[in-house]
Amino acid sequence: MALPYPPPPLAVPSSYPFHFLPSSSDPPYDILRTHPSLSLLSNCRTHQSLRETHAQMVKTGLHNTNYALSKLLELCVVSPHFDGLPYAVSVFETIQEPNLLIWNTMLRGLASSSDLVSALEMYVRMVSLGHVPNAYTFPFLLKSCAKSKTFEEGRQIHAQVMKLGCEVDRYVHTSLISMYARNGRLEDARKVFDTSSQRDVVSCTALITGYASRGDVRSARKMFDEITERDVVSWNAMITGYVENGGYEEALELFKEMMRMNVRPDEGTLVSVLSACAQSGSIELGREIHTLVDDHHGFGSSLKIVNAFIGLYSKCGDVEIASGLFEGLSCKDVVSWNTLIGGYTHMNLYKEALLLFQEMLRSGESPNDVTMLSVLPACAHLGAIDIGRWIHVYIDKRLKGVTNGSALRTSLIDMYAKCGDIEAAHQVFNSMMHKSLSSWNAMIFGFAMHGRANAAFDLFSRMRKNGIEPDDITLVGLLSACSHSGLLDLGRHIFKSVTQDYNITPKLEHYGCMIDLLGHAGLFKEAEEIIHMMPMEPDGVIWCSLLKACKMHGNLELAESFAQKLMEIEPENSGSYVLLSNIYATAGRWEDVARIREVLNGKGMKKVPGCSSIEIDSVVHEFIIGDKLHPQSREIYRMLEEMDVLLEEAGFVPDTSEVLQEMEEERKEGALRHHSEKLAIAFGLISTKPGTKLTVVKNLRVCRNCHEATKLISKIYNREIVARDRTRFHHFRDGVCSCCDYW
DNA sequence: CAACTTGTTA
Repeated sequence: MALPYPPPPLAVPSSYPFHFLPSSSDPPYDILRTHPSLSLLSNCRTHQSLRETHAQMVKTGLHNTNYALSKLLELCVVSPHFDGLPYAVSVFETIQEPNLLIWNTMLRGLASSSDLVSALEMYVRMVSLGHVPNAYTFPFLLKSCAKSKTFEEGRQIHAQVMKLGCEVDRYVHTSLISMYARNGRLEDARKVFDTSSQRDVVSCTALITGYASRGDVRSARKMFDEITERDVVSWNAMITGYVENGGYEEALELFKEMMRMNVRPDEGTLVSVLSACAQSGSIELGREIHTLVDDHHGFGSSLKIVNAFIGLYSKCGDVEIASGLFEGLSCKDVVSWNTLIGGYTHMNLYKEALLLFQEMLRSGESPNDVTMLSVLPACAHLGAIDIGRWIHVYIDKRLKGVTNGSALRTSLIDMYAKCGDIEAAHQVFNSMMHKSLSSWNAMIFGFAMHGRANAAFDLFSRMRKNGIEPDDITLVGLLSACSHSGLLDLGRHIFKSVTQDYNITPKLEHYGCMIDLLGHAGLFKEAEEIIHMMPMEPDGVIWCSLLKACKMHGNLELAESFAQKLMEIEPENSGSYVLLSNIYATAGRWEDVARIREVLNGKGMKKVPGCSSIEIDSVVHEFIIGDKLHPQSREIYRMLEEMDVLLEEAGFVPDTSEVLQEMEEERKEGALRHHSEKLAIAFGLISTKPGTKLTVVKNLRVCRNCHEATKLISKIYNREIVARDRTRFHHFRDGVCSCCDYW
């Protein structure tokens, strides 16, 4: 997976090759309107044909008329066939005296590109050149504000609207409502709504959307019921409103009611309903709609609907069909790419997601904020920090001022933290102007994961000083910080304050952290008291953490009962069997080990293989235990031998008790030596310059043995080694680990 | 010219 790094220089919009004479006044309108070159414009479906038609215009002198130019720009800006905005901008910059229509057209283009800063700059430029905005100007500008969720700018635009008396315009009025509604300012939206006696469907629909996105489905429904003449879009808005709030049943019910009332569904309806199916897992209804669409409505060629189907199948587990639909598209748009990438991420197919992302870049499609929001979690899971850094640079350069700036940065924090670079995560966090609660949470979790409980708590007090109320997730973050660092008393204190100080009902995760802390400390009684006290059933994670605690404290009896529970809840999870068998092995009870192994084999369950990966030069290399598949396998094993010699010289004695099977000591050592993380480290050592930090990601937890070995390796080779296991990070440096052997 | 489709943190 090689990405150009550092990212290629940004492509400057191709500069326009012609010189323009200052445009005086346009020739008579009738001549222009019927000019053959202009009728060619509407047939342009590609960038190339657009350029050709533009050349024609230059030949015939049309390029010196504002009328023809406005038509050209309009086409660039609204064409669904290609992204003509960069071309529009470069043409625009050459126009000597753009008229209001041209300014408005540019604003129209920028409004749909979700680049608020450019739109505002364009508006300021226009006004400072003495142009007076009209009723066509504001809807575009307000749409920009609505899309980028910037209420302050929106309010200033509102003031301008009032100054010019434009608020009586129907379109401006609706745009204002929509802007406030989309910013979550429903009271302001409602105020604007009430200033007019005209209750047109469009305004009502804007309010429905606003109420719904705030989670107030009841007000949305009330609004919906008040509309006397519903059109398709208002039905769609209500359906979408239900979908957004998890009311899939209601959404599908409303869809059926709509069909009964003979309202013909349009593209938007199907997209909303399919999204409801995708998110609720109603693959059956989705398939029905698929048949319906294919048979009657002739929507088969609609890109939006095909995209919706890709979303449906990829989220409901039929990735094959989804990618088939995707491949079958002759013309993919950015949403098609995003949907499938998001589907892969949703199905935990992270490698596929990254590969598709790279294919997207090669295809020339420009990723947007949504793309990055789907790709970054994949990087985070795989530890693909080079790609993550590339994306970071891309965001800073290309996605400046974009709608989801805060969400993007939060996702970056998470990516850096999970890829082992907690400093980079912290830097992103500190650079954020508007920190959302999610960004604070992501940072707290990052510190917790890295065993830096102090930093997590410092951050929490900083957050409180900033007047931000923590939510349930914040407190899970703090508790997990305690549990990763073994801070039992602090954990108890926080756990109490969840209900007492913050008035939050503890969820399973809060109990889980507390139980983990108690188990770790060997306080099994107290842990079991919590289990009895909590209002819900413990999940597999809780039993598993108790089982691990039993292993630490050598409590065989309890281990058996916890393992029993775990097997009841998650009979498919081979991990519980392996863990229990390891506990028996530690106690030397080999008959029990053999018995467990038989059960495992009998059920046809496979042990989840330990898998470690390391990213070298933007390529993620994966290793499984004893794996010889890597092209440089021979060098890797030679390195392993060298490492073992040096380890032995340093006095390292492998602890062989954790191996699943009972076998001769020598073979056991062999199996341990080839644990996947060691292969990854060996590969890292031979593939990087001396002194380079190595970062390894493992799907399971590190075993004691590898942990000890890695500590020594960091000293022997003078390398900082960062290892992420299933739950947390270990920073090995100079023979010690940041976890202080507590994990 | 406005209202309805892709998405992030635990």
